[in-house]
Order: sequence, then C-alpha cells, then structure tokens
Amino acid sequence: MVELCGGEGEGQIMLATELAQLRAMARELEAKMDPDRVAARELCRALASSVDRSIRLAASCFPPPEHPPPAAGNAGRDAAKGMAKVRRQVRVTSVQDTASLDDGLSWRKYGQKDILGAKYPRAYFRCTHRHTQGCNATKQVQRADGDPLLFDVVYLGDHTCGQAAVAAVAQSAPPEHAGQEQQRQSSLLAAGTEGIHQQVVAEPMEAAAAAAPFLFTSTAAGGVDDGYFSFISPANSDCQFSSDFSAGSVGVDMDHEACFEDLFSNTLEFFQSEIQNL
DNA sequence: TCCATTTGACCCTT
DNA sequence: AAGGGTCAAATGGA
Repeated sequence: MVELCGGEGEGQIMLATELAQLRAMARELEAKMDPDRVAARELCRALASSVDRSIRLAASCFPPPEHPPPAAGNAGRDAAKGMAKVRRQVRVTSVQDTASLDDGLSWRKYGQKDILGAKYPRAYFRCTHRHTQGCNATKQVQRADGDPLLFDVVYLGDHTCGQAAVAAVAQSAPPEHAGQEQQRQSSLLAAGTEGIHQQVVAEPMEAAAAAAPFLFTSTAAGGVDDGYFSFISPANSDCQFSSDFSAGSVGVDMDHEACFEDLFSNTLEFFQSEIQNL
C-alpha cells in the first residue's frame, strides 16, 4: 500500500498523506463526539497524538532527498519551465465547490477538466492580475477521490503582482515561520468563507510543535520548488498504537460508531501494512 | 458595462 | 492517440 523507508518520493508522499488523513479523521471524530463521552474523546485525542508520533517517526525514516528524482509528466514540464509548484491539501467540514477555497489571494477560474481516473473534475485558476500585471501564478484545485471534503490544491508559479508578498510568504515560508503563516491562512479561510470551517490537512510545522503537524514543502531553498514535496516534521519519537479497543467499549454513540470503526479499521490496516514493510 | 464563470475546442507533451 | 492544460466565446450576475 505505502512504500516505507525503501521508497522514493512517491511513497513518502503517500505515507504522509495517509497519516495526515488519519489524524484529521481522529480529530474530526473527537470534535463530533458527545462531550459527556470522556473516555471516547480521550481515546480519539490519544489516537490523534499517536498518529502525530507516527508522522514524526516516519519523518525520521524519510530524510528529505538532497537530489530529487527526475520528474514525470507535467511536473517535469513545470520544472523545466522553472515554475514553482507547491501542493497543499485542504479539508472542509461541509461540502463546498472549489471556488470556496479562498486562500486570501484573488484568482480567476479559467477552466475545468475531467481527469482520467478521478471522480471529480480539476479546476484551473490563474491570478486575476495576469493581464494587468503579467502575473503568471496559477493554481489547480481538485477534490480527493476518497474524501469529498478533502481538496488537493497545487500552486504553480510565483505571484509577480501586488499579491507577490503575500504569495511569497504562503509558498516559501521557512519552517520556523510556516506555522504563523498557517494561522494567517486559516484566518483568511475563516474570514473569506463565512460559515465554513476549513482545515489544512498537510499543515506547516508549528513553531512550538504543539500539535506536531507536518507539511509538504519545497525542497529548494527560497521557496522555488521543482515539483517535489518534502516531508518535514518535528523530531523523532516512539510510536505507540494500541488496537485493543472497540467503539462499544468506550461508549461511542451509535451515530459515530460507524465512523469510529471506519477510522479504526483504516488505521489498523494501514499500520499493519507499514509494520510488515518495516 | 464590466467582470467572473462555464464549457467546448485547441494545443502541447508523452 | 490520449490526456492534461489553456484559450476564448458565450453567458450570467452585480
């Protein structure tokens, strides 16, 4: 399922994405849990923490490649053109269209295409100031197949317009500042999409590492990306994962039981596979 | 009237 | 030839 340690960038990305989704699911479940179900909420919190530790463990297993492998397809084309490429995953808690994913920058949609093998179409946006200021920044937004609330957002090119400063921080913030930028972007998301609660799943590393998130970021200094993503995370720690629980034993509401069991089964399947690979 | 979105067509790369 | 990315005309809303 996921290549671990022996894998190149692809397995690294898949593992990171998988772990991020697990953590997001755990937190979503915790949020939905009846506040009276203390044991269940604690378990969810512990699960999210466990996934966090797993992310760190995986990070220690995946040192960022010093020389990224050759790119394939359009990524290679972009790299050849010297286009910066940054990918983010954004989760929303209610179904929205891609236009709702306001990131504080002004974009104009110029196309939409059905992508082979993908359940949802990909939307194409360019900077509003493309013609007036010659800004070549573009982004692509696509719903994840497995999770309609999860969006893949790929930023291509740098803003050379008046938004350049904002975009520069957003795309090339060094790790020690990325958390602040994450908070800024979250604020923008909240402010720009009233009534919508959004969460960046592939979060930038927070300075205090309180929540121990990770991010996909550029492997090149200065934020000029070459089409590859690095897996950055706080320092290593041990991984603890206990499987001796069930939804019923911790008093989970029936409404959440299916979700809980789904999360548990996904988590268990994922970790069993990874342990085998280790 | 201006600007953003939609959508079919075209172009480029593999 | 297939698939992905972009263009541009048509359309609609403010």
